[in-house]
Amino acid sequence: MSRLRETGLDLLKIYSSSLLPFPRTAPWLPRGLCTATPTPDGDHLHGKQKTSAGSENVSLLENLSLLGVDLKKARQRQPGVLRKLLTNEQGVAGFLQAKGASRQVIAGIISRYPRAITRSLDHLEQRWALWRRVFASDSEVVDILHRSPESFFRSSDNENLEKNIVFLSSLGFDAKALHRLLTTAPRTFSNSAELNRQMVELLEDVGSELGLTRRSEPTPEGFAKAVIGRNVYVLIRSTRRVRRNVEALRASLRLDDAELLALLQGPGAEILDLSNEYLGKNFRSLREKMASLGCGRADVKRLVVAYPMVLYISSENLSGKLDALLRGGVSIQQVVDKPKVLDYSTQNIAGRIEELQRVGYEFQRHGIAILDTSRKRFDAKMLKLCAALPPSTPPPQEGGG
DNA sequence: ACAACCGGGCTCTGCCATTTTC
DNA sequence: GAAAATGGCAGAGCCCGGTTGT
Repeated sequence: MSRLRETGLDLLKIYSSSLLPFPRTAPWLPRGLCTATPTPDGDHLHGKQKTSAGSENVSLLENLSLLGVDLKKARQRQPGVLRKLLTNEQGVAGFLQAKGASRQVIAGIISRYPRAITRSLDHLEQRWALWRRVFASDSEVVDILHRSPESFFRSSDNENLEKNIVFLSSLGFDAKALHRLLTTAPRTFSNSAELNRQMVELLEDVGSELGLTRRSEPTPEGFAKAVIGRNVYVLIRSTRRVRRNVEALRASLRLDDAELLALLQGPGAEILDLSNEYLGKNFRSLREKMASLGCGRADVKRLVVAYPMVLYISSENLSGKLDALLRGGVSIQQVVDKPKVLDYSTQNIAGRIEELQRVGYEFQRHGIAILDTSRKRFDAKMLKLCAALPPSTPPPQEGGG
């Protein structure tokens, strides 16, 4: 069953709870890159008195400097670590180096999450092995650590980590989905398994409240999985936030159960992790903007249901996009009918409108679908439009001149 | 041939506050 | 009473193209 051998756990406990030295050395490091083993009575460490009340471990600071650690940053982040007498910077650095991390990456990791140097080698090896159950190579794990040292090091509970892997697998995520989940939101790993379970439970409850049952399609479990699959950030948000967003969407759009269900397990999942305030603010400003353009509640609902990501876009950005479209001769009703144009950047939209205007494209006659295509498809279309121009018309110039 | 539909890829940490542990 | 562990927060899009439908 458990891949964590008891002997390993016992050793971990011994190292973390006693003052035994960490056994391994990393030959490539300068000598003395581990704070000295304390003598049984703890006296005269590094020629100075026992650190008490706020004084830092000078030799530890020296070691960290040699590793290239940004002491200022480390001190600001976790000052207590710099006062510790027994640390394992040598072991940790050697371990990471053996996994393929460069000196700069290692320094960055320790600078941003100093507590990393309190982990024992046995602990690290266990934890690494658990991560490797999801990630195919050491370098993938190193990449994540480089990105987010905290995700790997914040918790020292390997048993909990294993529970998480088992739990997430049990939800029915295949290897690829699990990989995506943890690449994108590695903090999920260091959540307590209980916290992750609570979020899944919340989503299942929402599904049940919206009419799903054990025999429905999907089941509440399937619903929870769908939501998480569509928005992997959900698991690193609070249940309170997600619950409030669900309620806010239901209330502000006046959705019935079936509509809300479809929205949440579909594209609406993507906005569930927004902060409650941001979601509310964006909804209000969208409603106002739409109202100023003569659109009512029904139009807003249609737009949001078809394209919930509209609430993800900041109000300023969205305003700019809509203005660019309207200036170019697109009607707001066309945007409501084909909201995915809003997926593209303002710059992209404005640029395409300009190109189209040069060939006399009329949005009112031909629609705006052309704005919602990849660059390749758009260019192909442009070529045809140019070819169809009357010979007297000068060809459109490149580069917006 | 073209439009419409739809999902996928990229990617999200670094800090603060509170609770727990030692 | 400290450090460690843990929960929570703010921040804020864009683009591509395979497949299916007509």
